[in-house]
Amino acid sequence: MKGIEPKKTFLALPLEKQKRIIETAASEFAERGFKGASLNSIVEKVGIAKGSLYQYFHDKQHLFLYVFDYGIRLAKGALKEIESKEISIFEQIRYSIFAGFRFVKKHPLIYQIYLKILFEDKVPFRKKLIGTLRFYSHKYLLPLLKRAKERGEIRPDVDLEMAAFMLDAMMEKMLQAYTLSYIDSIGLYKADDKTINRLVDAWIDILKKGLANGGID
Amino acid sequence: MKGIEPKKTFLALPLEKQKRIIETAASEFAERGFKGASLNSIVEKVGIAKGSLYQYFHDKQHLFLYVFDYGIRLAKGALKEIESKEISIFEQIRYSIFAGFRFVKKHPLIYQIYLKILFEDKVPFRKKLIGTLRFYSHKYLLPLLKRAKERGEIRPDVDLEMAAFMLDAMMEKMLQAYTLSYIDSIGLYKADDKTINRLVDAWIDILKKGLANGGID
DNA sequence: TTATAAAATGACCAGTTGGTCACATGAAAG
DNA sequence: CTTTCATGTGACCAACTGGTCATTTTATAA
Repeated sequence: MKGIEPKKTFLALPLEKQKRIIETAASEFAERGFKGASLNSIVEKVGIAKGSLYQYFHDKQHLFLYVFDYGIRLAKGALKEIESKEISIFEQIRYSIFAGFRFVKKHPLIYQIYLKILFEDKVPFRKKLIGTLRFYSHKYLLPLLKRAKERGEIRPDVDLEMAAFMLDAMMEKMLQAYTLSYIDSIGLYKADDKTINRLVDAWIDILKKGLANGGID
Repeated sequence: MKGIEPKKTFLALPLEKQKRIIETAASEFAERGFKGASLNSIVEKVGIAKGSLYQYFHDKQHLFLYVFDYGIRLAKGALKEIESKEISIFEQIRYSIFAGFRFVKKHPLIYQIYLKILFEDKVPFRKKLIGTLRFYSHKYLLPLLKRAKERGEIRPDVDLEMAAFMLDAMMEKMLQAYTLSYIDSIGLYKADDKTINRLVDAWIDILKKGLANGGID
C-alpha cells in the first residue's frame, strides 16, 4: 500500500491548498468512515467544484487511499528501533505504549479513520491498511518477547504468542479509551501525561507480577 | 433500552414470518451496519412490500432497535450468577470467557451488529446498546475482583480498576478474533473447543503469574 | 351475501450519492 | 493579439436511499 500517488494536477497545486484538501477529506473520513463520507461535503468545505476533485483523484477510493497513505507517512517511524535499545522488555513495552499515545495525540484523524474502517463493511484494502497502523502487532511484539525470554527476563514457560496477543489487545484498548469517551472506564479519555503515567505504571506492575497472590501460584 | 415493541400488526403475524423478517434484518445490519443497511434489500429478501415493513415498524431506527433488543433477549443470562459460585476468581474468569465464546457461537449476527456499530458514525443509542452486550464491563468484573482480593486470591496491591480494564480488553479481543479472521493472530478464528481450551489455559496462566521471571520482580 | 375494517402493496417522492462532461477560465507560447 | 492547452466549474445523470399513501386485497362481522 505504499506510495499512493494522486494525479499530477494535484501535485501542481499550492502546498497550502493540497493540505487543506487532504485535511478536510481526512476529517470527513474520520467522522463518517469510507462509505459514509460524502464527496459533496468535502468539496463544499474546501470551496472547490466537484469536478476539480476528479482532476486530482480518479475516484473516492483513490482519494481515500491517498489520505490514509499520507497519514501513514506522517507517522512513519513512531516505533522505530525500540528493539535495539539496551533496556528491559518492560521498559520496551512502556516505550511502545507511550509511542502509541504520542501518535494518537499528534494524528487523531488518521487514528479515527483506522477505527472507523476496522469493522466497516467492504472497505477497500482494509486488511493492508489496518496492518500498517497496528504497531502492536505480532510481527512487532514477538521478536521483542523472544529476545527477552532469551535474556531471562520472561519466565521460560510463558506462551509468547499468547503474551503478544494479550499485549496487543490491552494497548489497542488503551488508545481507543484515550480517543473515545464511551470506551473508557479508567479515566484514560484525553488524559494528561501524569494520569497516563500513573495508569501505565499500574498496568506494567500487573503485567510483571500477574494477579495471583503467593508467588508462583 | 429494554422492551422495544413493534407495532401490533407485526405481533399479529405468524411467528414464522416474524422470525424471517427479524433474521433477514439482523443479517443485513450485521453485514452493513445501521446506516449502511438497506430496507429495500431487506424487503426484497423477505419477499414483502416496502409498505408492509412500515406497517410493522415506524422507521428504520425502530426496526433496528427491535432487532437488537430481540437479540439481547435471546442472550439474556449468558453470564448469570457466576459470581455466586464458590470457585476461585480464575475459574470465574474462565467461565466468563467460555460464556462469551458460547454467545458469539450461538448468536453470531447480534455480535456482528455489535461490532459494526462500535465505531460507526451516529448510531442511535449506541452507548446504551453496546452497554447491554459488554458482559466484560467494569460493572461485572470489578465486584468479582474485589471479592477475590478479600478472599486473598489476588495480591493486595493490585489496582483492581486496571485489572478489570485489562481483562475486558483481552476477552473482547478474543471474541473478535474468534469472529473475524483479520483480527486473529493466534488461531482463534472459528477455533474448535479443544483449541479454545488450550489457548484459554495459556492465557489464565499468564494472568496468574505475570510475565516476569523470578517471583516478585 | 354484504358491509366494514385491517393489512398488504408498489408506484411514487424528495433527497443524496459518486461520477461525468461540455463549457468557461486563465496562463503560457507563438 | 491570437492560438493552444491545462485547469476549474457546476449543471446534470443514473442509481440509490428512507419514507409515504392511494388503492387493492384479505379477513372479520353482520
